[in-house]
Amino acid sequence: MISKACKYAIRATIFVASKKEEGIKLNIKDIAREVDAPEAFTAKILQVLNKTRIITSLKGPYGGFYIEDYQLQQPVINIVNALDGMSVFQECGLGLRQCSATHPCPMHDQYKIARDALQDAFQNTTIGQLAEQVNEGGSYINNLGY
Amino acid sequence: MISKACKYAIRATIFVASKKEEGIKLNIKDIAREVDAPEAFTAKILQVLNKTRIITSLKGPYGGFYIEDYQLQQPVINIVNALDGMSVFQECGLGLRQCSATHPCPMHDQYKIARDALQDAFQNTTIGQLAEQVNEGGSYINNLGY
DNA sequence: TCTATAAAAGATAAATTTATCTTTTATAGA
DNA sequence: TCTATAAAAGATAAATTTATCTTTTATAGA
Ligand code: FES
Ligand code: FES
Repeated sequence: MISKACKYAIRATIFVASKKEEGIKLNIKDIAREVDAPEAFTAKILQVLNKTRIITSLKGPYGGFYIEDYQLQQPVINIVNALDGMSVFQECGLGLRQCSATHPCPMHDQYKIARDALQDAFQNTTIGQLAEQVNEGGSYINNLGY
Repeated sequence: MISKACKYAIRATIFVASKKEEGIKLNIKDIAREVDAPEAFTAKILQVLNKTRIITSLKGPYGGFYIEDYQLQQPVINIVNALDGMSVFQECGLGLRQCSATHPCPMHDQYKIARDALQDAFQNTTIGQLAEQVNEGGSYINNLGY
């Protein structure tokens, strides 16, 4: 569906967002531990998130990752786009070179419904909303408690 | 979403199904050419499809691949299951070890809607229905005509 | 039985994704 | 300025998926 890197990215972003109120910066190690992702891979992913302005980073002592107000308002689809691109929301479900209503594959109608539902899910949810949910304790971004 | 192998598999199965009325057996080369997939890779995929009884094969002269009546009634999800397994319909959208309503990720509700829509699409469509659509000329299983 | 044909099986190889490790750059505070 | 710290950048490596090539097996018809 979406890549592993992208899933780590979303969880990491939610974690950083969920700590905004505390006004602290988070380092790679803490983020990787919290979201249960490999540390070095997480570092690479955080680079992308910073470069695409999903979150913000500062080097050096007292540095780390944090999120700014405008970034909380971004839809989660921006993270998907940063890591995987938008192709999952546009591709033909049966692998034709392009999805098109005028040259459709035989599953086009049914597949498009699901694909659009997926896009809506990521488009209509903001990073801030997800962080709030986590802070309220109703949902989780790691596998602890199993 | 689903693997490339699985997309080739679905297109190949639809092609074989669409030729059922002609009562002929199709060989690997013809199938690969029609669905615009690499020939050797298609051969591997057809092996799986035969082994999982999605289609039927016969070795030797006058051999090849064909589909039987009961196989036309199978839902497309059986092909997905044969190639990729069912995990795409069960996995957490944010990569938690397991999707669960009692230990949900913050996107669980929205994601589940899309994931279930995808499952419905593959579950409620049979191979025969797709083949019929192609035979009626309303949809396509290759990239010709671009 | 022999021959030709076509899929099955098995061994590799190429490409992509996931993951790790080392070196460089930026920056705060002493 | 110097030192320590933390991310960025770059070079590899491991794992998985996609793809190819060779050998074996099954089978129809001569
Ligand atoms: S053409 Fe296949 S999903 Fe649109
Ligand atoms: S827990 Fe993440 S989708 Fe269900």
